Amino acid sequence: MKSKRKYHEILKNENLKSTKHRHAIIEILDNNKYPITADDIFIKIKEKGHSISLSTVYRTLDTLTARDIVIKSSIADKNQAIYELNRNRHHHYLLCVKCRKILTVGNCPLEEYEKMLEDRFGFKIKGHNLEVFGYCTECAVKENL
Amino acid sequence: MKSKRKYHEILKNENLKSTKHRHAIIEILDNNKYPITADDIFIKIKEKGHSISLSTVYRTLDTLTARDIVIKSSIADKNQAIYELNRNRHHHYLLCVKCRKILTVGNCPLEEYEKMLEDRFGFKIKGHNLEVFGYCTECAVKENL
DNA sequence: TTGGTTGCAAAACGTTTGCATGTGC
DNA sequence: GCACATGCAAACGTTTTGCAACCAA
Repeated sequence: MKSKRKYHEILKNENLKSTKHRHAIIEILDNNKYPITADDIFIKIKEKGHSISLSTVYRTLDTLTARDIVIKSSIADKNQAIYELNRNRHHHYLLCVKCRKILTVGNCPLEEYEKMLEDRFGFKIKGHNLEVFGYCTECAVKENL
Repeated sequence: MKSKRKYHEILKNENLKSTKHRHAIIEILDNNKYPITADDIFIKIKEKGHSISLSTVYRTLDTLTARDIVIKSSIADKNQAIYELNRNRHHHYLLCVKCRKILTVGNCPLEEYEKMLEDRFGFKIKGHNLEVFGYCTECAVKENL
């Protein structure tokens, strides 16, 4: 199985042991287009008929986040963290406020803006988060927008 | 006292009763350049020697957020909400990752980007959140950056 | 073998809620 | 007076942690 080897590599590169839970979690993140919560991951693993503890999910996500394998974020006024695989591409979220779908979009318009902020505020800028929200095509139709 | 009347107006316009707690909370938000947590507000009120319940702070913030008097948001991987007065200007956050200072900056470079997203993804865009993070001048000096 | 990983239960944390009491209008 | 605002304590949902058992290397 190709991806199994891939996950093993990812872990080995960071001196982390290869365990079935870690593989399962990375696999789920890898197969998910959208960022998901720890609980989503927990449920998906249970659905596959495997047993795991929620604290293992959290601990694994923490470990992977600390090594930049996973990106942890949170959305606007929701107080629940979401996780996604760090695919080393800079991207942003596009959120549907109705159906809660989360798209990830690749373009970034902010380089110049960051330069301006560095000049103006004397900040040494390391990165940014951007979420754009609105209605997706389907929901816009349903809402007559 | 001028600002007292101002806070009274704000509340009256939304058919909300003027109470000393609501005034206190709005005043704190008004005097704060940076967004703060519910607990920060709670502590500040206590420090002034007044008594208040934390749940009142939360309830008031919810009420004010529902009327767009206050803006509720959350930052990256922190799972705690922050609140600020809605000054009806579009703005973004500039965060220092070291000292945790949060500046609010007024310029927005995203109008064209949003148009592009609407075209490309068929989204009907309603708004966005942007946080830029890095080291503020003082911390950049301390860290030799 | 051994140190990192896991499960479990309990704790911690931010936030919300039910209910009785208090207060602005 | 009445509807709404508040305090308190308890409930809630998410996340973290202590400890003993387990397992990859």
